Amino acid sequence: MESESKELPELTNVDKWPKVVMRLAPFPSGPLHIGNARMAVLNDYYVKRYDGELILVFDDTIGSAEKQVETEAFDMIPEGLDYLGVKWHRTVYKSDRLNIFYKYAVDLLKKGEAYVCDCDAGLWRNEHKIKGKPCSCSILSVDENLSRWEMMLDGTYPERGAAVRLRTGMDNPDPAMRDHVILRISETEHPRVGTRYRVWPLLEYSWGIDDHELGISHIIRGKDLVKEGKIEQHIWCIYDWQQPELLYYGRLKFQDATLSKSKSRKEVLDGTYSGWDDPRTWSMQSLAKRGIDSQAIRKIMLDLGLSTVDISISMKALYSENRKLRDADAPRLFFVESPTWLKLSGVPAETTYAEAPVHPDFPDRGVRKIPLDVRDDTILVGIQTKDYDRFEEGLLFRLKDFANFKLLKGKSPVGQFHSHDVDDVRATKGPIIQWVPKKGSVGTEITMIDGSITTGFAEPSVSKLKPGTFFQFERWGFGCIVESGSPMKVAFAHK
RNA sequence: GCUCCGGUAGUGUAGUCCGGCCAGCAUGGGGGACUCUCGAUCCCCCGACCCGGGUUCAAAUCCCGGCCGGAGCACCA
Repeated sequence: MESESKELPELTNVDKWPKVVMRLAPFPSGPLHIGNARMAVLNDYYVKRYDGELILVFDDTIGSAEKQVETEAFDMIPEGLDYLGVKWHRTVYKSDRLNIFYKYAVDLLKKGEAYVCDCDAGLWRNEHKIKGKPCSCSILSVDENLSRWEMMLDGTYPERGAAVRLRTGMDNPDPAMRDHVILRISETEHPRVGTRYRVWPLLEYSWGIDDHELGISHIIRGKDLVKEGKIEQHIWCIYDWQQPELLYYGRLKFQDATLSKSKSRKEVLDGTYSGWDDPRTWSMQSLAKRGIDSQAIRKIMLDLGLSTVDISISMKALYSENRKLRDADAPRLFFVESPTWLKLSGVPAETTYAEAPVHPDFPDRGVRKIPLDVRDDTILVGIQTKDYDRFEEGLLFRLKDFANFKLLKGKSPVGQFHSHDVDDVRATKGPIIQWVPKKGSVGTEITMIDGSITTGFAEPSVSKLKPGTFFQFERWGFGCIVESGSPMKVAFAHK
């Protein structure tokens, strides 16, 4: 068992099952995003804890106009799970199981537990569901229902022309529980099975059958699915199946990010986002690209526990965890955003490079050399305009790990060499800032979290680092190299 | 409107079933030490039991009544 995070409560009735079997049921409309990670991590946690089995079930029923199956998701979701360290034992596609759902549909019709309703959906809602009055379809004979069922399958009924309703009771006090539709007609083409089927199950029905068929013992999911759970229980009761344990957690929102798969899908398709790994999608792919350690995500998700309250957390918590995990391994670098070029004069002629530690906490990792091209006692270096602007004329400041200079703002920005000793600048409480030499620095493009690009220059030693390297730009923030070269491309991680 | 769920510092969470150690932890904010970063590390501080009754020697915890918040009520998932 991984020693991650706090101890979550025990699962109930574990001993009543041969083993703990749980499932991940993402709808394949896009990659997993950070909100989906909670579902994946919680299920994975418990399966590992009880040495059980985890099944990845693509919930790829036909969906709707707003929720469409995205073919790429069949690959991107497993990729995201791998990143998260989620281990699953087998993969199942709902779209391969239509015959099972049909078999039970016929059986339910024969038992009188369901009926085929050809009422208009809107009319039924207003005249029957809200008022709690059954419609005339509900008193049909079994034979009539079966023949209507055939008409659904063979195309006699058009889309929305008829649907199968589960007889949960029109007198149920909960309006959500009144004779819900469990199968309906859709002629939308499915990316995996094409137009082979025109009758598709709804989530609650397919799971009512499949949770049993797949031997699921425990289900953990969002509380937006409690109604679906009740409908499942109704089905389990009809067949007298052992009831899986149901566990719900509340909605998770992020204060500093809006998560919407459908919006992301639109922006990715029309090119507003750079792809499914654009930081604005908050996909697992995008977080990996930024150098977020998946253990940080796991820790955050597990710390939330199984509370049913809706919560709103800040990404700062995630970043804090990531820093804890990765700071020690992140080499330090200088990066100057929109530089002001300073002409430094009086630089000792023998100066050829500056040395800065790779990591201040680990001197044994050595130093990075920053070459200095001194000509006629002068050299050109860049400092952040942001720094330059707030500095006053005559200020003694230090170029970190190099030397101290006195600032002379004039027609052109100039720095006059003062000394090498850090203590000189400490004595005057002067600022110590990062810098880059004009010669040899690498043009850098940083993709920020909002998708915008920040440009600047990174010190020459970055060219030795490989893509995928997680680093810290001193006084600036953490990031990950996406592409080396010029310009070098970097994904911003966090402060 | 109906059904269900829930309210602990700014945020998140532990404790609630089986009342009792100054309500713990993390994050955040503030301050200090250290470091040649605004990072890390170390120390200190700030800050909460929704409200009102009741039971009790003792209530975040049990009971009653309010108030507030959320989810569901699709031929979506």
